[in-house]
Amino acid sequence: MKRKIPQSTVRRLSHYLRSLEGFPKSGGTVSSEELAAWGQTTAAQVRKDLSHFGSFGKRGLGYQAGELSKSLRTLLGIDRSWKVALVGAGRIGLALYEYPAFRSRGYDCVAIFDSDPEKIGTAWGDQSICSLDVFEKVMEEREVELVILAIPADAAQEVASRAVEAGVNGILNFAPIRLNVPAEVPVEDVNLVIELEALSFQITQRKQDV
Amino acid sequence: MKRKIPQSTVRRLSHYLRSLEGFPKSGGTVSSEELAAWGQTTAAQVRKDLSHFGSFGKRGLGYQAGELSKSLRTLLGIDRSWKVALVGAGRIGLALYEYPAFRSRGYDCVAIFDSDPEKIGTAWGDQSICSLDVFEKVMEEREVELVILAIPADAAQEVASRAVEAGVNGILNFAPIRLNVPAEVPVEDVNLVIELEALSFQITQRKQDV
DNA sequence: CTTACTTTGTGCAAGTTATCACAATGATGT
DNA sequence: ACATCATTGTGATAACTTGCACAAAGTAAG
Repeated sequence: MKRKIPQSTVRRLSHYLRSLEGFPKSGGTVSSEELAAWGQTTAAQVRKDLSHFGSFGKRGLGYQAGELSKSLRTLLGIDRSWKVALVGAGRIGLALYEYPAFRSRGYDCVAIFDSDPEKIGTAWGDQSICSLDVFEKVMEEREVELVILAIPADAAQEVASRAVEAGVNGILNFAPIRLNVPAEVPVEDVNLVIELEALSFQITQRKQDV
Repeated sequence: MKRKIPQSTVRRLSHYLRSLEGFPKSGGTVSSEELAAWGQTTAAQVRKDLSHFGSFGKRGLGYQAGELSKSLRTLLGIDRSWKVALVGAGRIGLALYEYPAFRSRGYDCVAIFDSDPEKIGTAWGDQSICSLDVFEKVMEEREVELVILAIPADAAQEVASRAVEAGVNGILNFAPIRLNVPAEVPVEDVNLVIELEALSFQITQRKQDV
């Protein structure tokens, strides 16, 4: 029940939750063993991860699937909805906007921004694309909590700074740049190139070892 | 110069490379200090990361920017091009296909697959979309080395297995599922939901601590 | 040539995360 | 009620990663 949770634990919590949601009878129980098998980790790891937050299981029995799901959702902070703004109405932005898990997990896109005058005013679904000129105004009016940056690297830092200034709580950054923001604003990076390079690195190294 | 490189080191190598590429005069030298500042890490970490692979700098001087770039590219295995197949011609697939860094880094998309009969035969750029029925045949003919899975979770495992069977070297997986593949085939996962949940977790925890 | 200065490469210490092993606890059957 | 079995929660231990401090090696100037 201590503070300071490893990032890797948080990631695994998400996995556990997804496993549980795919679990047949949500009235049944699951063991740490089962959870581990699904999440490609060990039973001890599962128990340790959960033990950071309290005691969710029954000894001799396991975990109540439905209850554990609920607890995990609370822990992860998704027992509520989050107001999200999408910055960048390009292809990545569109893919995200249409991503089904987005909405189903309670991430509610309440604004879309772009700098391209051609796009401003046009609509995606029920959202009309806004100019970055009204960024601060819209952010405040719609009480945006999370910002997703799906824009080129050279524009990302500026928008990030403006978002922080506007009081954003967290940033999901797709731009290939390390953002400079105050420590109290969490940033998660998604960087396609890094993932591909990690792959080619592993393949290359492996070949050399043989 | 030892084996067994931490994943985190590999990620940082990518960052260093990107920093160097944005570096003005590629004839000049950079210090570990500068590299660290750009990559949001420490000078010691930079030197340690590089020292896993040999000695690239000159004491008292620093690193030759151009040379270090080249070395990093070799280390990461991107001093060559990779033949990539994209599975899933949905919006995520399209975003990836059009992602500029994709091609510029030597990842060459040589095939696109989808299961939707409507899409099969239509073309994106110079690539005509193939049916999964001819997956094995096309994989072999075009000597695909990497597969990008941009398909729903319920189809991902099957395609992954077929890709492994077809001799793929690595998999970049966008499906929200932990793939079961032999240890010698590296898999990198990109999971949007996990990133968002990591954000809401951190925000939620932070609030509670106060 | 010598001294002063800079910056790398690295052994060791500190900190972090994962694994192990087992006592604690509850369920079940007789 | 008791013995047996299953499975959690956790302290101790091991493995891994980062940070520190400094010798080694090179540059530059007098």
